[in-house]
Amino acid sequence: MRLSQTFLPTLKETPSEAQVPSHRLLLRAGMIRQVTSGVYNWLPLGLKVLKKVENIVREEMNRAGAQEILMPMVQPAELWQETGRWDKMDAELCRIQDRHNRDFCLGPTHEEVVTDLYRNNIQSYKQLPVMLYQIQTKFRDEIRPRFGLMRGREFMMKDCYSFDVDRESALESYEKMRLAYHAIFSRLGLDFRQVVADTGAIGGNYSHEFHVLAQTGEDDLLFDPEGDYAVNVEKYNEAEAPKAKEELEQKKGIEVGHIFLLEDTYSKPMEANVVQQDGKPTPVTMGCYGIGVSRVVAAAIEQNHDDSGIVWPEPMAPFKVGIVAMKYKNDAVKEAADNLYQSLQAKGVEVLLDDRDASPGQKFNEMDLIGLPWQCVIGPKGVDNGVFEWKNRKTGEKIELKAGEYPAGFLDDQQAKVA
RNA sequence: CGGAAUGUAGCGCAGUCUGGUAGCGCACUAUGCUGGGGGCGUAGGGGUCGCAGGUUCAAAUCCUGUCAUUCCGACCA
Repeated sequence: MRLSQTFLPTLKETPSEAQVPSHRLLLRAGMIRQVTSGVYNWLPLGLKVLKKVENIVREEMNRAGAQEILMPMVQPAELWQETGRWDKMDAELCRIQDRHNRDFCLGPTHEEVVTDLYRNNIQSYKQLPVMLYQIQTKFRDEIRPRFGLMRGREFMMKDCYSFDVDRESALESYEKMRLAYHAIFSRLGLDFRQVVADTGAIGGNYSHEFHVLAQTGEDDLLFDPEGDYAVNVEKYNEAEAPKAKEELEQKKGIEVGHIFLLEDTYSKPMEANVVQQDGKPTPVTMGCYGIGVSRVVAAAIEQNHDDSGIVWPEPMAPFKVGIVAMKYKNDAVKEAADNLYQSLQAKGVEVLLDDRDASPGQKFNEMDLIGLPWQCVIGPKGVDNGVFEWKNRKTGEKIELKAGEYPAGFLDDQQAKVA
């Protein structure tokens, strides 16, 4: 993509409403803009990152055997009345009426709708297990939206639901999802922890949270530096823990995923049954598995930034490399930059070319701000000597290479893509 | 919902206390220079001062109400 033709409104100064690094940098790097409290526009650069996360989530869900569907944002009150949540939930549930004064809500989650889908279409144990997921916009009228994408009212979520004949089988589905979550957050390049969690309002009795570690996290996590034990402080129980609180390490985390074994919490009141081998119907055993996709974007920034801007983990970066063309008006520079741009594109490398007539300082600062993993500086001096300067955004290391040469490892994952 | 703060140009802010008809930096437009860390000059454009009512000869400024945004708390996948 050519920067001169890209809608990328960067900000030199920080808007006063932004208090945390991710919010500040998402705004400054021209990735999002607020529409109203807790509701945001996604601009081209931000949307590219969101899609990267979505795609990794999608691939791992599919690999785990889940099937993608898409459910509506608008849901009828009747379904919510069946589970009692229409009355149980407070103003967080955004209620609306249609022209006939029928009650609806904007979906904050989809247990009711998916359970309804299940019961109308699946009857027998022979049809199970089934795992269905979607990546879709949710709306929760949070008491206090804050910190940009960290706690928005409208946000992007991956929600998956499993249906099994019994608890034993459901635990197998749960385990598949748990492993898929590890694969997802590992692939995204994030430092994360799985912790034993509270089940909260959703119900059920088996649950794990996935947290991205960052100083600005809202949750306190305790974990055993020498073992696997990890728990949310809220859930910590001296009796169940292998070690005393003082021996555990405490860090802040941002909750980006949560998995629950629901059992029959929803299937029972909604009469979503499965006919067993003996011919008798029993409530289907369910699980639900969420990932705050848009929150992952914010969490990644909270974990990966410096004074100059964002430092994207490569799997999430909107582009792999940015070409900083110094004095693009210079014919030799233009030719060299265009050649590199085209040859990288031909190799399947996602590349952003700064072909604007802007000062060097502006180009360098903005490139650092948007945080692409690699920068390649092409200037009159370098061109005269036949070299480009490559910079690694994360380490800051710079290396001069001839045209046609790339930093070690730069194309490693690309070969596979092209082949 | 309780507590607090802030609304003046796209962004960051001054001006409000002490009323006199709106200003600075960045950004933007034109143009010239510059060219390795948000560069310099010249000439420009842009604001019902959140909104409504009130006081006054006169309101960004004082009073009342209201809306919005943000922060702390409680709540929460």
